[in-house]
Amino acid sequence: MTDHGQELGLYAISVVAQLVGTGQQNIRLYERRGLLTPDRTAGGTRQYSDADLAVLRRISELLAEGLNLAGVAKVLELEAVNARLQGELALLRSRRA
DNA sequence: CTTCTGACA
DNA sequence: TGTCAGTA
Repeated sequence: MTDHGQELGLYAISVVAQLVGTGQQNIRLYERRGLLTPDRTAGGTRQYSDADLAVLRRISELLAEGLNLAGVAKVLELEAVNARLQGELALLRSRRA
């Protein structure tokens, strides 16, 4: 079996831009606005994980729904805490069982 | 690959 | 305001 679930692939900004269907400049703008924080190489090149790729796809959806970047940032922030809380709740349930 | 700048709707 | 093109 090869990799399942969280893949550990790293992509350059040119490939993620093509996968998501947007320009490289936009992705850099998203990062500047705090929507993303991809890893950087020692040389300063951005390396996008599959999690980052999923976030970028989410950003595209939200933008298409009419949100601006500030709204997208809020949604992503709330979704992040929601995911953390759900994980915490699941852990509490398993311990009580 | 990076940054910055300007034009467009 | 977000996107896109060109530049250094």
